[in-house]
This record gives sequence, structure tokens and C-alpha cells, in this order.
Amino acid sequence: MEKKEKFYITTAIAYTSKKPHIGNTYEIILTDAIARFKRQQGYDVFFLTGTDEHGEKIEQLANEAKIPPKQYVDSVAKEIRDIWDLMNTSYDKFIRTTDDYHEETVQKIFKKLYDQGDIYKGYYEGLYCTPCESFFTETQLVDGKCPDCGREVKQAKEEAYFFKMSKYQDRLLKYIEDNPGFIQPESRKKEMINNFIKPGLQDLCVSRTSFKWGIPVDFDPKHVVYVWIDALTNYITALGYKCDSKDDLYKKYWPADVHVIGKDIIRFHTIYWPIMLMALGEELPKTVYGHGWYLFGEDKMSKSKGNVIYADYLVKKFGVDAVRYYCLAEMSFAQDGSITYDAIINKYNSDLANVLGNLVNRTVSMIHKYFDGKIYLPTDEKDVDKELKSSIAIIADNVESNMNKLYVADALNEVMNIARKCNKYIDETEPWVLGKEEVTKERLKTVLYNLVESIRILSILLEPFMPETATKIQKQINANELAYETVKTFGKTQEGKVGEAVPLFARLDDKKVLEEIHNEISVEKKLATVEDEKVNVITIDEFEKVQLKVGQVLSVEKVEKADKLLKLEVDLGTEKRVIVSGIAKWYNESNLLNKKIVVVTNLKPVKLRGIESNGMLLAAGEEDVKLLTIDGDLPAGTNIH
RNA sequence: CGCGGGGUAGAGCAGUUGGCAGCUCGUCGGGCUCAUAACCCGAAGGUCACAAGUUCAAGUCUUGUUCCCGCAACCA
Repeated sequence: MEKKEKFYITTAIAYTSKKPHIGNTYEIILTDAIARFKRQQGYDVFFLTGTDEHGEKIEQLANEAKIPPKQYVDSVAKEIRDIWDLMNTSYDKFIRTTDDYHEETVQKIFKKLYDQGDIYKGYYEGLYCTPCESFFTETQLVDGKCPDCGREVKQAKEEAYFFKMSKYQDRLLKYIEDNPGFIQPESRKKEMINNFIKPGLQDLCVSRTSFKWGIPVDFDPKHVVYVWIDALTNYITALGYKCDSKDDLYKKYWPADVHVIGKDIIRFHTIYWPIMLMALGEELPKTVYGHGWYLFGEDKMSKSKGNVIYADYLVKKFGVDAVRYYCLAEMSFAQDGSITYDAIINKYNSDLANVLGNLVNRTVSMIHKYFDGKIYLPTDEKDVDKELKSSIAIIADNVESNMNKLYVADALNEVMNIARKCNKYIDETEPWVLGKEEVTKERLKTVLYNLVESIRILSILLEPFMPETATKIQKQINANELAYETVKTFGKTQEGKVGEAVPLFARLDDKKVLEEIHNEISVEKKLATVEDEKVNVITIDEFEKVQLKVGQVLSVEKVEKADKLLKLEVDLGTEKRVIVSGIAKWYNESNLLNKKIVVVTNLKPVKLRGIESNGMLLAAGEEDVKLLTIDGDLPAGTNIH
């Protein structure tokens, strides 16, 4: 490629609340594959990643751990960066939102938006109960009084800064419609337009006074900048955007070509972020790609379910490139992916050991066996050879077009098709027959040459996905021509000698490995729960604050316009109460009526969907929820202790 | 009737502008021996969710029904 175009690609910044699991790690691997591919093609790539380190949650976690927030985020940020490095990702910069240059610029941006009138000081308006120090909405009040303590409330206001989103919504809508590639996958586009933009954007609250761990608003220091302006702006501060001036890096790389993010934050990247950029007078990113999540089988990964898979553990078991391969190959565009240990082993064996590893191994072994490791130039061309070459040329084109559409899994699968094609070519040409007699050995030279050359091309196309493996292959076949353009010109391999034949991926014994994993994770799980329970110890006094009683369900009714809510009337002996609960997915009138259940009776009432709920039911489970019931018979109203 | 996506072989998925229903894994049978019990070939397996319509022709277009998923709402 003669002319080097720039290509700026980013991941979302990872929140430093806890160690990232494989689902979070997928994003950096995915982005890395795209970045490496673009570099290979000659683009001048800048690849940014980093960490999002402020917020109330981190303040709390640090408090619990009894360390300063900065110390807390330092250690998690390091853990995150170590995993990114372990995954062999080629980011050019790792930004932390606690970096001083970032904090400085965020303050300037906030000030600028305030000065030009896009951010204004407003109020959370509401009814305030002074003793309870909380705000309530009209619907939350009980008989016009504080639902907490029953005292009078008064109209009050709390300061907050708001961003005038509505001002830019027409421009945003036009941009989205004029740039069909902006939101990827496309199905998300309608979601954003219909759910948020068309109904009219609400002004966004961009500051908080309820916690301290954030970037202070410099002209009003009791406020800290809330996550939107703090986190999203990393994409420009990292390049040296300074509000009043801009570094060369920024001038060169902005706007971003692709923001790779999880599907859960598409809204922030396709609505708030572009509007912030418009307000700053900067260009908008070209593409925002919201990828799917890795699920454990069909379930969400969650610590409480004990099904969290971590990248570093997988690397220990299978190696970096096998993990990269699985993640990249198994997530199809615009969908969620599924990851289980079983599936990883299966894919490892069938794709990496059998198809790819074995191909390289058998080819290099044959060259040693028949020609003492020497590669000869081809002397003739038969139809099978032509067919091999044309297949590879088509595959190379497919890889490129798929990558350009961000169809990474499809691209990688195409690369593997080269190996499949080669295995077939071996069978068709039967080198072991050609090797038997001197007259056919001439033909054998050509066959083996074609294989080595095909493998060379394969290794180049494999680089973005599995860089280490690509290098290992190139070493074994002793390839020198490694430029991307040469994948399109079959025949670049020169005479020479191949290296030693070393298996790339040793076949795994699935039963043995699964058993090993099973043992290891059950030990880890036990350690983790023990630790969890130690941290959250409460005293008997604290527990007794919660008042529990036996309740009997008198009536059940579905709450309109809410698919999770049931309205229950519950007999508590001395009184009957209405409780609204989010269990409609699992319970209905027929399996709930007359049941004796456990009720929290001294919980602050809330209005849910307009109905006042006085208490809470106890239930267990996440995907499948079961209510706690009473063993045996006790009258409604019995105290639980 | 809040908005959107989807239902294709046992599993996971592809199928672009209508033109012989495909890929990977798994199962069964065969071949081969260079290679990591690897590789290659063949077979079985489909009412393309259901129903109606347009058309010479529908997985593909239209309408209705149904189920699943996402967003929103809402779950303490």
C-alpha cells in the first residue's frame, strides 16, 4: 500500500471495580484482531484502550476494603492491563481516567460546555424529608408524608448540572440517517432512534454531589463530573485533545474510525457521545460497533452463579492463541456467543490440532522425509494445483471483505478453510505414492512446494487473529516473504530448507482435561465464597433490624403494562397488605394462592407502577426464582427470627 | 395494541438483488498411511415455526397466527 491512511480504533474503557472475565476480555481481543489486520494492510493504526476508574461503586468498594480509592483502582487497573498483555494485544496506548492530563481536560471541557450554555445548573426537584435526608417523588409519598418516617415533607431542590441534549437531537438524527454505517449492527440503530431520539431526549444529569470519587467541577467543587463526560471523553483526551489546543496526535487520528463497545453501552456511544462532540465542535466517530456478550452456555456469567470464566485461567489451560481463536471464531456478528470448557476443548481439537496443526506438521514432516527438508521450486502445474491456487485467492479476498465489514468470525473461518483445502489437496495428490519411485519424485517436489506456499499465505492471513501461532508456522516452513500483499501472488516461496516439525497444538484428552478443570474450579469457588462471607459479616443486632413474618397469599393480580410485576394481597395476621413483587415470570395465581411465604414487613413502602407496595417477599435464585415458603403449618403473622 | 431482531438437519450457524437448501461439529459407513487415533470421501438426518397470498418459480416478497430474544418500562 503506497499511501498510508490513518485508522483510529478504540475499545470501551474497562471499569476498575473487579477483575474482568472472559466476556470483558473478548472486547480487547476482537479490537486487537481488527487493529492488527488494518496494520497489516498498511494503515497507520492507533489502537486505544484503558480503564474507567471513578464513581460511587468504586468509592464503596475501596471503603469496604479500607483503602483509599486510588490505591484500589491502581491494583485493579494493573490486573486489567496484565490480562490485556497476557492476551498479546497490541494497543498503542492505555489511558486511565485518573491520569492527570485526562482529569485536567475533562474539567476544561465541562467548563467550556457550561460557558457556552450547553450545560446549565439545575435542580433535582422533589419533596424532601429533612430527618431522612432523602428526596421522594409525589408517587412515593404515603398520605402526602414521608414514606420512611411518616413526617411532613417539604418542597426542596438539590443542585445538579444538566446537559441540554434536546438542542442537538435533530442534528444527531440526521447524522445517523445520513451515515448508515454509523451504528453497527444495524438492528441497534432502530432501537436507539425509536426508544430515545424520536420520543425526545431528556437533558442528561452530568454531575453528582452524592459521592466524592470523581473529577471535581473546578468552578463548583462540591460537584464531581459524572461518568458520561468523564469516561467518554477518554477517546479524545488520549490523543491530546486539550479543549483550547490540540496535539498533533489528535489532529492526525481523530475522528475515530471504530469504537468497539459492548451492546449494553451502545446508547451512550451513539447518542450522548456524538452530542458532546457536536457541542465541542468536533467531528463524530465513523462507526460504533456494539458486539455481543459471551454467555456461559446459555446463562449470563455471574459470580453468584459461580460460572465466571477468566481469561488468565483459560490461557493457563489452553494457551493464548487457543483462547484468542475461540473468542474470535465463536462469536458471530450481532449475536451473543456461548463459551463452555467443553466447547473450547472441542474446537481446540477439531480446528487447531486436527486441521491446522496437523497440516503444518504432516507437510513439514514429508519434506524432511522425502527431501531432507529441502524445498524445490515447482516444475509443472496440474489441474489440482490450479484449483488449489484459485481457491486460496478467493479465500484471501473473502478474508479481506469480511474483516472490512467487521465480520471477524467469518474472516477467521475463511482462514481455516485454507488448511481444510490443503488437507484435501494432500489426499488428492497422494504424496506418499509419489515418494515411492524416483520418476514421480519430481512431481512430489511441486506438490510439497504448493503446500508450503499455501501454508505461508495462511500464516500471513492468520497473523491478526493468532500472532504467535503465525510466527511459529513461519519459522517451521522458514518463510521469508511475509508482507500482506504477497498473499495475492502465489509463488513467493523460494528454494530453501524447512525447520523442524514441531506440533503446534497437542491434542487434548477431553475427559481428562474437563475433570481437571472441574476439580480446580470447585476449589476456587469454595475459596471465593468463604472470602465473600468473611467480608460481609454483620452482627445479630444488625440482622434484627429486619422484621420477618409469615404471610399468606390472599389474592394475586398481574400488574398492567409491566411484565415482571404481580400485585399480591397478603394476610399478616393482624393486617392485610398489598405487596408488589417482580416474580410474574415464575408465579401466577394458580401456584401462589394461599401459599405461606416469608415477608419483610418493615421495609419502606414504594410505589411500583402506580401501586403502593408495603413489604417484600423473600425468594432465591436468579434465572429460576423460587419463593421461600414455610415448612409445616404456622398461622399468618407469626414472627420469624 | 411501546420499539426492534429472530425461528433453516441432533447442536451451532450461512443463505446477498426470488432460480436445484448449504457450512462447521456430532452420528454411521468407506478410503488412506505423510501426519497429532490425525486426514480424505460417502451416507443418514429438513413440512426452511404455522397458515394464507403474489409469482412460471418463495427459506427469500405481502398479510395473519404463534413462540424466542434484545431495547424501553419495570423488577428492592
